[in-house]
Amino acid sequence: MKTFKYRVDREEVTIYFPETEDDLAGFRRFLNAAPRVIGLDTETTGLRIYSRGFRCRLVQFGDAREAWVLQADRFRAEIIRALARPELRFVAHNAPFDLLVLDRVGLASLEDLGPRVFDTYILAHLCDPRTDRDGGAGLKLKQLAAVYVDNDAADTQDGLNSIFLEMYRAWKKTVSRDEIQAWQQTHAKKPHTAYGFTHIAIDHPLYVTYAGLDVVYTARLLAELGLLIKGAGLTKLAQFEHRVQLITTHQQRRGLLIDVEYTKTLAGRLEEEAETYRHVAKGYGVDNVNSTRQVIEALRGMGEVWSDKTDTGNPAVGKEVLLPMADLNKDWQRVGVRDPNPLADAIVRAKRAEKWKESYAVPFLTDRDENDRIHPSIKSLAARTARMSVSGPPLQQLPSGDWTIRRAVLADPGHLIVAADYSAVEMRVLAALADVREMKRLIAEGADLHTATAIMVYGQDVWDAATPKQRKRMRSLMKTVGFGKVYGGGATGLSKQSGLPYADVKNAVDRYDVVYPEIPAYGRLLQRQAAYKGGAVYTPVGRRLPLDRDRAYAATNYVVQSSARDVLAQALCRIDDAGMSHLVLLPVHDELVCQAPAGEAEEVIREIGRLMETTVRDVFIQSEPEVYGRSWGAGYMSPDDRASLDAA
DNA sequence: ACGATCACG
DNA sequence: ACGTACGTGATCGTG
Repeated sequence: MKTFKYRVDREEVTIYFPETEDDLAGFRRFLNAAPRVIGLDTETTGLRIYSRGFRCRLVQFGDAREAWVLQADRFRAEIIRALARPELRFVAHNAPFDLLVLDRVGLASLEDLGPRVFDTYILAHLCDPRTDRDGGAGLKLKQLAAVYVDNDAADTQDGLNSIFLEMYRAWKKTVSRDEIQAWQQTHAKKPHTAYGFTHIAIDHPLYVTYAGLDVVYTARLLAELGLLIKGAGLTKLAQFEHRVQLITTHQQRRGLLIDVEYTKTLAGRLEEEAETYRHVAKGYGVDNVNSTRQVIEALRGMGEVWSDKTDTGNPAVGKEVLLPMADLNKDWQRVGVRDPNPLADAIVRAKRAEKWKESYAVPFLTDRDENDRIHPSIKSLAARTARMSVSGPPLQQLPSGDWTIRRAVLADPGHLIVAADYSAVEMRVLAALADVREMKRLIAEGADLHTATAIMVYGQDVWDAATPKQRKRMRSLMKTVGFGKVYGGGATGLSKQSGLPYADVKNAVDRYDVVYPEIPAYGRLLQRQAAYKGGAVYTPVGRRLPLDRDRAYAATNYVVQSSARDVLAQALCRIDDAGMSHLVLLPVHDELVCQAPAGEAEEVIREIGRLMETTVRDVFIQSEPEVYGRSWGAGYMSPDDRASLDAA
């Protein structure tokens, strides 16, 4: 047996690396010691659990003083036995990853192990949800260990980096160009990291030491954060978040079926489109449509003048600038107010085709498993507001104005994609939390909120005299202003964002505050509370949301966005209670994308929609169920498109 | 590593 | 006193 020593917070810890069956006696003694929560971690060949060739190399167990680093292949039976002991509880940092690894390679099932694993990430997020970039301590193991365990905690990933780089360089000298290219193709992001984690000697002292340290840090973190959670009265919320996370981890394992033939054709078509417009742009001297410098230069050369700036003060050449130059509106339709600039037109089209291909179509194909399913990573507790995030691929961000990308995602055979979304959930939550009298009355009456607001703002007389087109415009403005209120914005930003005249927006915003005076009052209340509660606001479930000093006006948005997220998270639990969790594919902020057997799709989504519905402080949060079709895209097609697809 | 851009709710 | 648009993830170019 190899052993390694390391100091953590001035105490010596021992890392054991068994090499023979006899070496496992100490490991068994370790497990049999006084009942406590045991740190758990895995080292794998990469982060893509469902890709070909993925392997789990090490499984680590540990407490505050010692770690046991077990080779996954050599001691497979021992690991399975340890993880299956029902009296043992474990703690991991970012538990979904390790749970899915162990599940994937057959060392423990998600069903058995999942309910017995704590996650220090969850506890840390409840204490302070900010990443380092966001002005907080951060939520990575190393960052948390430095704050709560040991100032000098090792960055175990970073520490291996130089070794991995060296290994990778050496390897590259021994193999052909083709082999290197093939490796870079499959590991485009960080080829040397991927190479290192796959090939480093399994008994490499630093690899083993760092593998062991991670569980020691995690075990110590649990002790520290556990006390903080208990002291803050957040035990119930922590339990809730663990349950929500386990539900989304099941969704991640289930994944979504990809229509491979369709997606290949789509990727090809997008590439052709991109190439066509890149070619046009080249004719105007833009070799690279993604180079802002080239684009600015070429457009100026054509005599275009614009004043839009980026946050850093540079000239902006996003689609807000380019579409008007191409005489196109937000829906990409000709406006007819100027001669379209052919370069601006080519750039927006080339960039959109590239974006759709590289961010969506290609990842659908490369990330899929042997059953053509993608398994996006779902972080159930991600944003500062606790909103969920989905990555790899980013399924919460697929284009919604066009069905072609979503068409690539299919329901399982014999099933249909169904979905239910909340109607204006953030407005309803705001009405409830700020106790907005008139808004609550309108919701209770079942009125269309934005229409009713327009009537209140403009007056019944004006509304009655208005043409349908004018009414539509007034309703749309109220919707925009409503969002602006939820986001804490003012007339300037709203006018810019919506493209509507400043005077109209300013007038609407002022009237909005008169009609719903509780909203600005609530914002002031939250900011007062934050001032004497350490610069943070608290949601009704007791979640702490730190504010940025210079952006205290965001308080309302934080509380509303966070509470709306909790509405959806609670719905996931009710659906789970009802035994319908296996039908939920993906949460998307205010909707659940599901699948249901084709014969009962209508009833199933109606029931899921019913389970989603709830009340927040006696304000009804309504949902709308819908049957899409064989693909996710079916829900985004015009009736004509859908009909012609059904015919085919 | 960071800014710019673009995709979503 | 005034006014502030909120939260994400992925890709590409640039230094």
